[in-house]
Amino acid sequence: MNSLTEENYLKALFNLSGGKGEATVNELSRQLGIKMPTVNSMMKKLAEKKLVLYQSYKPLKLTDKGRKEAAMVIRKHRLTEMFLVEKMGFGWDEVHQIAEQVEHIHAPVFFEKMDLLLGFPKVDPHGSPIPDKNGKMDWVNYRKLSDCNAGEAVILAAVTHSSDEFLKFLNSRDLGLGVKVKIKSVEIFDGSMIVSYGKRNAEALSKMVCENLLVH
Amino acid sequence: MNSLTEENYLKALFNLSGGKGEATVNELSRQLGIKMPTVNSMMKKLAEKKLVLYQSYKPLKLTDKGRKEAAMVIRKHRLTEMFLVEKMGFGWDEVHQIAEQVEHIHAPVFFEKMDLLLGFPKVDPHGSPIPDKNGKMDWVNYRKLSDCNAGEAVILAAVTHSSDEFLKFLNSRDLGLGVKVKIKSVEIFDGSMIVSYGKRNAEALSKMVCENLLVH
DNA sequence: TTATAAAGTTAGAGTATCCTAACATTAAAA
DNA sequence: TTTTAATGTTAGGATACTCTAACTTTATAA
Repeated sequence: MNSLTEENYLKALFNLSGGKGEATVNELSRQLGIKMPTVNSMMKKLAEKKLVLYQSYKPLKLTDKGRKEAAMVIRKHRLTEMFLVEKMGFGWDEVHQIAEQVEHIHAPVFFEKMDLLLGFPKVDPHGSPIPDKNGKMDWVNYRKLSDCNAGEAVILAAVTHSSDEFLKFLNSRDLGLGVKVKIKSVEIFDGSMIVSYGKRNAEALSKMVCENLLVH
Repeated sequence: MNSLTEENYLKALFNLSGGKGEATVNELSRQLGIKMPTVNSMMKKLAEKKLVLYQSYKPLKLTDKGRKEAAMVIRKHRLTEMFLVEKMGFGWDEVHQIAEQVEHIHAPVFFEKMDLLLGFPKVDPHGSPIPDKNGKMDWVNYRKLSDCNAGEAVILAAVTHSSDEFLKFLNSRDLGLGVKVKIKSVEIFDGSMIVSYGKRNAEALSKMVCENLLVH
């Protein structure tokens, strides 16, 4: 059984090593807000537990076991977020902090019940995929809004990170998942976009915002 | 902000000091399964935080502050149990272990939402009162079933402790809160009772069981 | 009332998690 | 290619929570 602390390291490593399957001590350190030497020794500890592949001065990788255990924490986090939104009436900008705590609860039936009551959802309220009980996660091929072109019409499918401020900003512009957005123009010099959707006819979105919105 | 560990000490002390308002280091030690010297030093720490009144070789008391903080943990525990039973479909024998973990979540909105969705319940699934937001708890004057006499008809209102085995035993006999029980006879030599309720006409309940059932 | 048992306390040590300071290696730049 | 900057590692120490062993105080009983 992993400690709460270990679970947080595994989760962070899982999230960081998304693409290439590896991450550095430095990245993990910044992600967790924990100093490098501390991260370093925790990596050795997790390597002893066969959760992480550790070699001096080499990037970190999760073992299959480590990846699965990380995925289960993420599964619990995302099921919780979905439950909070769908069954308890919270907004998508309120659930991250709560789920951050609930994800560490050791009670399989609790999360299986959520899963059942929710009808086995595939994504969380931010559009992120929910790993299944075996730790498998469907990665759908979303595009960044910022990679789309003027004239296209796309549907918001996910946000890449779920910080309070970003979600509140989206709320304030009536932007939520499933919203159909038409790209009216793209500014060359700063990458910002003018888009229309719902009742809004000419909303400006900065490059930063467009990079954090995933569409299909 | 109290740590999870501190919260467990406060809760245990609250529960133990029910009647006379005090408890001993030894009792707390046995309740928590933690050795006396450890309890002793934690009591000094909590005394520094003005949560406990500590004097060498004297019984322990909670301060008003300590009592309130303990009550909030118990409130979270009992609201959680109620939510798990009423809104998620768990049995009353399944919720204690889960609530034991959920009670330590720091997110007032989470528990306020439960409270709201439940319609501000006054008791948990085991009949124990839920402290209000100020830590106030209505102690209703229940009687032990074992203190009742042959011929009386009473209604089960609470169980004094919610161990898995005890609750499963009650389930197996169709005994739940709200059940109207008639006492047909009381055995003098061992304190056991013959009772009737629902479709059962002559069920024997040991003294032990009768002492753990509260009625009105 | 003194002897003994129970409860409470102190001292010292171990594990988990974190830190800073100093040193080593690798990667980047001159 | 040598220097420098960034990253990684080791060493040693701090805090929170736990323990055992030994000692003190209080309560019980002879």
